[in-house]
Amino acid sequence: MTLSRTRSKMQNAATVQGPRSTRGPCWQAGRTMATVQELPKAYEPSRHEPSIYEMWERGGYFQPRGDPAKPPFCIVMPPPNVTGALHMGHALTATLEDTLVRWHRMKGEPTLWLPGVDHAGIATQNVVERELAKEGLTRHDIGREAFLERTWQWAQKTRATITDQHRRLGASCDWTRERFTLDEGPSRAVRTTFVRLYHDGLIYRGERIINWCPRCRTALSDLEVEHQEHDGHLWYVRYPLLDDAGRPTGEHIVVATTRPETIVADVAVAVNPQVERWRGLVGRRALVPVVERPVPIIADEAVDPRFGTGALKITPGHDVLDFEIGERHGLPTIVSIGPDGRMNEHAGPFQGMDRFEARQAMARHLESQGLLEREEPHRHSMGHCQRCGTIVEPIASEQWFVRMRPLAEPATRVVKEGRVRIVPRRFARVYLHWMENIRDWCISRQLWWGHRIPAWYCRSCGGVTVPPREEPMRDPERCQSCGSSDLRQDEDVLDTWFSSALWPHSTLGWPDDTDDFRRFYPTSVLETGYDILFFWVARMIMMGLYNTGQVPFYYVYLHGLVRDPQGRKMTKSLGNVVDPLEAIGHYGCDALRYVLATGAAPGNDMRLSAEKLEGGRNFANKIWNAGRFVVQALAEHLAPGEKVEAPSGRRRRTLPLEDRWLLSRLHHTIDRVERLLRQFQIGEAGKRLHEFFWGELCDWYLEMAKVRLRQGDRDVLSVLAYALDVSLRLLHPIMPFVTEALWQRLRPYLAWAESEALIAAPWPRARRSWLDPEAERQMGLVMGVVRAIRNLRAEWRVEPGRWVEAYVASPEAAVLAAVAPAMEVLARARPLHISADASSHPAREVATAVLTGAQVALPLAGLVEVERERERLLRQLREAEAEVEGLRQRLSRSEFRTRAPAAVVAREEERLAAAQQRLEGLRRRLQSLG
RNA sequence: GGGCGGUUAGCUCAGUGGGAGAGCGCUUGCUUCACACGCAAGAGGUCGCAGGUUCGAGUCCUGCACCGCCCA
Repeated sequence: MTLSRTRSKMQNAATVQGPRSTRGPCWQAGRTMATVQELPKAYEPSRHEPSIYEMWERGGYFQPRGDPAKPPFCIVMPPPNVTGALHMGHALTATLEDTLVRWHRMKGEPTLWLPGVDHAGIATQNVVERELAKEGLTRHDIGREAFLERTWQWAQKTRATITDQHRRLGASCDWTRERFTLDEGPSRAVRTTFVRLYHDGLIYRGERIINWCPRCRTALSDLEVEHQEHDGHLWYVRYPLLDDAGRPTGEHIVVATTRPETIVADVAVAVNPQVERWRGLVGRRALVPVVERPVPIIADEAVDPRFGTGALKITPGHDVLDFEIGERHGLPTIVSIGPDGRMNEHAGPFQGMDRFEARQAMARHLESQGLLEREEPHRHSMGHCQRCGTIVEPIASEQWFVRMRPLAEPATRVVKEGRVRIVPRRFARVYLHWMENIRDWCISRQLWWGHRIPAWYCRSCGGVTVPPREEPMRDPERCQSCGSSDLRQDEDVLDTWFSSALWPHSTLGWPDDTDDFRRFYPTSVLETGYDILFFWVARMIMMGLYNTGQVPFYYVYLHGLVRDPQGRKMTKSLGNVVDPLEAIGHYGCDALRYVLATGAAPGNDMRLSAEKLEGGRNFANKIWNAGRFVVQALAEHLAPGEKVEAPSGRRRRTLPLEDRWLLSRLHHTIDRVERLLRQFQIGEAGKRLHEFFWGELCDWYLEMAKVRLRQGDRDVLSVLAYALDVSLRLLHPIMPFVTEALWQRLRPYLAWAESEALIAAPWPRARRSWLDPEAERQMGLVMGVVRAIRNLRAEWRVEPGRWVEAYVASPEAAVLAAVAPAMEVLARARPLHISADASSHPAREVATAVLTGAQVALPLAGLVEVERERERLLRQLREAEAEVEGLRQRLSRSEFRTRAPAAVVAREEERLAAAQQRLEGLRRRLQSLG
């Protein structure tokens, strides 16, 4: 994705505007209140963002404060990997979490957003190994200690980058509580957990088929393997049958395999007992080709009778199903592929070959021996290492596992019972399905970077010793089986996700009983991408319950993926990754945040594009300019040091129509935004605010306010300042910078400003008393008339600057008359004749509009053509007729009248009356045209 | 094979059983004293298809098609 679209525009703008001012914000020492001349016409994010963030951080606003009586609000940040820098997914996470956190903070709740980073075992080790490779070194060349030293250095560097990025994103997290998974505290939590699980019999060591990545040279959990379809082959191989004496009979049993290279590790041939063709062979023996191993032919229900020939070669060393069959039948396990993916000493002539080379070699060999019956193309799915893409090798291996069933049970219950709520809800089903089919978790990794497994092996007796439950941190000195002191610790480390699973409690101090833990655990919300629901969320719930007996969080809010404009995933290989900082540089942080926040419904993916970012920037600029206008008005019309009072609810009835309308719309918006945020509908809340701010406050109220200001009406300042203040508060969680920048300039004029900074200003509360349906209805009429006049002007091509005379007839003439000065300016119609009926309207050379509740006539001598006017009105007449007809039909049906709610019926009746009124008006008007 | 999501304006997407919406794009006009990152006026829709429930369906149910994702 390129950002060039805007880049060129911005360059143009820069050449026109000249060099930017370097003046700092108004609250810096030694500066008085900013005057309007200092506010540039266009919002320049980079001028404000760093100093505002610094002001917040220095002010201590990111640390929990608020009313101690209120329940705290806490989010533990999903820790980004120390592999490198943040990407758009992190920016989305930060935006959504910061929005929730700022919102709750403004509500006065003690709020903690706890940041942290993850050591990301395999990923980080891979990155550092690549760095080493540039110097021609491997980790083995420099040794474990030196390698870890280098990796720590790497992590220090990337942590600084990540922290800086979060600051640039405006993240209001408490940096004083930042955690790293390898810190002393979280590490102690890891070890304590391992030890307890071990003593509870929930961690065990055993031989199982695991996923082996020959490139990363480590075992992987099932989740770390991604399945992809590949075109391969199905080889039909003849295994010679043996007689009782072990001699070939000349007959064969034919097995189909996609992996002939593993034939060397075959220990049986299995058939499904249902398959007629082979049934008679069960109990006999066959000869494995190449290695010439006699193996039994066994019957097992697990063999798919529809696959291949219904006979299966059994390779317990390299296949999960075969391993299970092998266990059932007491078969030996042979592993023929080494850690590097090359065939080992069990592979006979293929020893030393890469496994894929060996596959071809084996196929050729079988063919030359006449043992290959046929070969057909076959599409099948293969596992790939999530980190490096290498095809993983299922290998029987001794590893550490967590027994999941006992942990899954309570974790299933808390979601079913709603003690943990997953948003959007559909993911709860995905979660439960996974929990109900859970398998044991392979947690050991053959890596260096991570938490070392706290298990010691005895060189004398081979026994395993794990520290005692009471003292998990004490390394054992003696073997618990034989008492020998000749112990060595397990070389391996734990799966990174093991430590991640403890994150909500380990970061708050567990296993110690700390103030933070008691105050903030369980946390309020866990916000993350749906792609790590199993990896992380599910495991946190299991381990949180196991370790603390409590759920780790009450809500799980899942967001989608950020994609490129074509809907593709952003990946380095596609080169379509957008660096959040680049986007911020071009469009500003608030623009990026607005786009990310409003870009998708919860749980849905979004496409990010330059066009959308432009839209976000434009909105930030709109806010800036509206704010600039209000601040300018306050500066001009108030005496030095004078402040405005908020509009008084008691005097609501005395306020002009547009004030009552705007305040009603504002309080509707507060209410709606509050409700949406409670439902985690952050995007909808953002759009709602956009609609109100741009479409109502700016397009109508500000324009009407200008007229009043010109008339010297100072009363308008109160609503203006109040509406801006409340709008900035509502917008602040999503767009913190532009709102804070403006609020700092607005605050000196507000008699009601409670705090030093917007970040800590109280969240607005919707008040029913400000809702005014009548004002909204009346203002609807006003806007309709203005729009009608504008439409007529455009329709008949009145020059834009020209003032035209206009006639408006309405039963609510008094309402219109009260706002006539504003209407005149908005419609550029003067004089504006307002009367109760249209009898006084001129009839000739007039353009007319008939709307519900008003008729408009514009005398446009020389512009109006009677025929076109007639056509126009006829078109509208037909529309009105259709509407009336439709409504009449609906209302005439007795089922509708009896079964639909009374309010719906009443509304339809009103609608019919309005349409009829309009229809009548159009008819009269057409008549008068002759 | 099982499950989930999507299909709404040219594009990207909201949409809570009751008059089809937004942003971008498009057309026309405008340097109007907050904003051309703007203002005003407009065009543009069989809400994937077929049934069903309902007084009433973009919305609920069933089936189908296509696209995508997850699990196996």
